[in-house]
Amino acid sequence: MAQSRSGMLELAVLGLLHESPMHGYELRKRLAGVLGPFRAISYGSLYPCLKSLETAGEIAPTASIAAAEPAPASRRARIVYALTPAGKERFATMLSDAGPITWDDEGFGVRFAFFGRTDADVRRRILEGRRSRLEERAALMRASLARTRERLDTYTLELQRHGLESAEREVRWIDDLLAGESGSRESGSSTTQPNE
Amino acid sequence: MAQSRSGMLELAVLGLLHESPMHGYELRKRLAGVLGPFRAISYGSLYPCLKSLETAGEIAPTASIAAAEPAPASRRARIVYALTPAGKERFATMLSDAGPITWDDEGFGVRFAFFGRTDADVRRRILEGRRSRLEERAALMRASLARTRERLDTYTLELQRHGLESAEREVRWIDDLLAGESGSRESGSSTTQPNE
DNA sequence: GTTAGCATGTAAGGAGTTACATGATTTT
DNA sequence: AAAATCATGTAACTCCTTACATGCTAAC
Repeated sequence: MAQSRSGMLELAVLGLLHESPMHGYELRKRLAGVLGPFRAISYGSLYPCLKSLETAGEIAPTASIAAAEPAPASRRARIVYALTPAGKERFATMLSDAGPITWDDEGFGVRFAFFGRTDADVRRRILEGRRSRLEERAALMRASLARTRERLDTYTLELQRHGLESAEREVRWIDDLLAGESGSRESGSSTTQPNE
Repeated sequence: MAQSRSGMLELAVLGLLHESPMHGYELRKRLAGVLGPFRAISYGSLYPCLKSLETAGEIAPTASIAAAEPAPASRRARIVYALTPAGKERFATMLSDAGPITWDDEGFGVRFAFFGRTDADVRRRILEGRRSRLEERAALMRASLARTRERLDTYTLELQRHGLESAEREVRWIDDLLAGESGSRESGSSTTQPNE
């Protein structure tokens, strides 16, 4: 029905609004922290996405008349959105299915950003999925490096060497995280830590 | 004039055809090696790009009647493209201007893949540009880690720690490359190594 | 003779960007 | 009152993908 629905932006928006209601302008700034310090989203992407989420009934504008506001009187219109029950449900659903988009660099980063609210077993699945994806990459690069006789100049070789090392390092990092997961058992959904 | 002209795909195609004439199907396979082992381009992107390069007069189909062919008689049509003089010029131009797109992950990888044919001074500029881009990132992440009191949960913290480490490692890698560049002075354009 | 792999293409659409248009509020 | 910053939005365009349509050759 709605227009620009899919992918990571939607998940990121729902995730941030899950923490607290916000308007678009602020959302964009916070989004940079979720999608990576670099890689900020543009308003031309964000506002249509908000519209579409509103149409879908997953978020709704609040009058912003709430308490806890330091009484800034009235700036401009400033539409503060909050998650609806349907939106909360959808966020939970998205968090619990560890789809294949979850393994790539972009997707993993976003999913990881909301690990605090993700169930321990889903966390495991995502980490393991990411791990095997990295192993795949590493295997490809190892194979490519093995048949060195291929006319690979020094630079291509160096790039692959560095790429392989990076992948191997990330695998070890994930292994550490997985080890940590086994150690302290926290659900993440029930044991929500204070977040504001 | 033409339709899908710009960006890395075009550069990658010109670069590969600079090595030897090829048809689209094979080009796609080799492209995977340039854009990264993962991240293969689709035909829906590649063929329109070839058409547009042909229209622009930068590549031209050859009859494929050349020697060196193991005489596979005639498969299907199979359009073998080669760089025209204009195409060679354009490739050289693209290689020599170290535009800002060159610094991001994607662009750097492609540019790096053709370092063998890039002039030493342009190589330096690209490496230094990439380096400062990475330092920027690292600085952002260091700053974010410094104000740890921010409600960052364990996972976000871990992600930033790992990200910072990766960036720092790549900086060191680039420093090594730059050191190597100072050591052995090769032009890359004139001292073309055997490539087929 | 049918399946598998080589080979070329097109149409529709998804996910994002830039550039523009608008307007309120705060600071200088 | 001008400039900066906060704030929302739209239109056009880019670059890429998926899904489809076509056809040729080799192997089973």
